[in-house]
Amino acid sequence: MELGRRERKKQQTRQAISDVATTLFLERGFDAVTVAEVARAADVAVQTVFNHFPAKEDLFFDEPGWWAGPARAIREAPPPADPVDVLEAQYLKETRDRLAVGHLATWKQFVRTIDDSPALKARRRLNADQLEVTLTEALDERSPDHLRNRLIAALYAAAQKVLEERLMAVLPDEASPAELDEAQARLEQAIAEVFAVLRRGLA
Amino acid sequence: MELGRRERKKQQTRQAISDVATTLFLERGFDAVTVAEVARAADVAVQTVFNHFPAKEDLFFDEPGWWAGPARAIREAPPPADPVDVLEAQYLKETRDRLAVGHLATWKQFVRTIDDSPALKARRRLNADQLEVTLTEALDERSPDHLRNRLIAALYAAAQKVLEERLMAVLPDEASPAELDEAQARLEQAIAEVFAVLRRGLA
DNA sequence: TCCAAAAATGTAGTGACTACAACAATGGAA
DNA sequence: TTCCATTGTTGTAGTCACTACATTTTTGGA
Repeated sequence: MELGRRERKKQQTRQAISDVATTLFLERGFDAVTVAEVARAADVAVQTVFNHFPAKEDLFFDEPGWWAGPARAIREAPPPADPVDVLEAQYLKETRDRLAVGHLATWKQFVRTIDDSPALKARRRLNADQLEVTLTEALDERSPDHLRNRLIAALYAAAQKVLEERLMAVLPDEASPAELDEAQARLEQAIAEVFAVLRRGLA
Repeated sequence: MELGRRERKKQQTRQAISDVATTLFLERGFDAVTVAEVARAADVAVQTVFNHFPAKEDLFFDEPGWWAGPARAIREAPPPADPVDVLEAQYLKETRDRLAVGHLATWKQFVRTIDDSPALKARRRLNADQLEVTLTEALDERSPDHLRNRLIAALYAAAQKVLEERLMAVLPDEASPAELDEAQARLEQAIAEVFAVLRRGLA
């Protein structure tokens, strides 16, 4: 889709605001930064911020798709595949992306910022809820047992929550490659255990 | 514990505010009622409302203890009991209380009010989160496998969420005793199925 | 009857967010 | 190039939840 100069400038403004906001939030914490400060730092009017982002939290959670991953994975998987297998593979892939070189520190910084802010934690719960809804819809497309599908989605969300806590607890901020490998192995062990519980339960 | 007249009057004020607020919220919806209106209706200053309740949502969720039930049940159960059995029995008991004569309509009204309000839904998610934390603590007291305990708590919360949706979907607002019995049977069937999944998975 | 603690009130302010009107930049048509 | 309609941006004014704090009222006890 061709974007005219007008639309390009709009996206540019939006991106500038989002970048400035993210920097400020990571530096000083979400709750300690006001929208007015973000606007001032981005050199736009407060109204302009709200023209692009419906709520302050959207300045932080500005990467769409995170929460759509599991539903997409289910839709793209061949019909005979077991949903739990698909979801485990999807989760494993996402986790490995996060642990890729250089990404880990950034990731932990993001999560720590969330954990420090009641507002961001609330938004994360909302996102997880919406993930459950979209995942349930995707599952409903391939199997008629709605209660079971709903349960699978809820169990996946529960697994994700537990494993993210585990990731934060197990992985050091910075580590030698050897330490990191060892921590990653322990984490993947936990992933396997948790998904084994789901698989056994749903068998 | 003896309460002097002073403390009694304080609790009386608190209760009056809570009652008035609940009535208004159920009548007109949580978001449509301002704290100032609640204060006016209860004939107190706005400040007085906030002296008793830290946030507007606390005016609605004013019954403490319902979210502490599972943790208490675990602590009171004899050590050899399977946690999932204890939690299922606890959940079944709570559910039957809700379905007791006359309680059903009230309960559905409460849930509908929550579902109509983004703020109340957010608070419900927060409550569920805190339930998971306290339940994990209770489980940690009787078993050293923290990851497993954390997982049990998360799975219980997932089950609770799915089953509450089910309850709202399956139970009519008002029904003849026969219809209600039939609906209750279907609901308890769903409860058994969901907890069977947890039990099998965690076996 | 008087005093000190505690409950209730009033005032002033902050910060997210909305409604709305005015303004400015832009793309296209004449 | 000029003009106009669209659209992104801005400024103003206001609402609402919530906080800080000083003041007043109530109350239990000496």
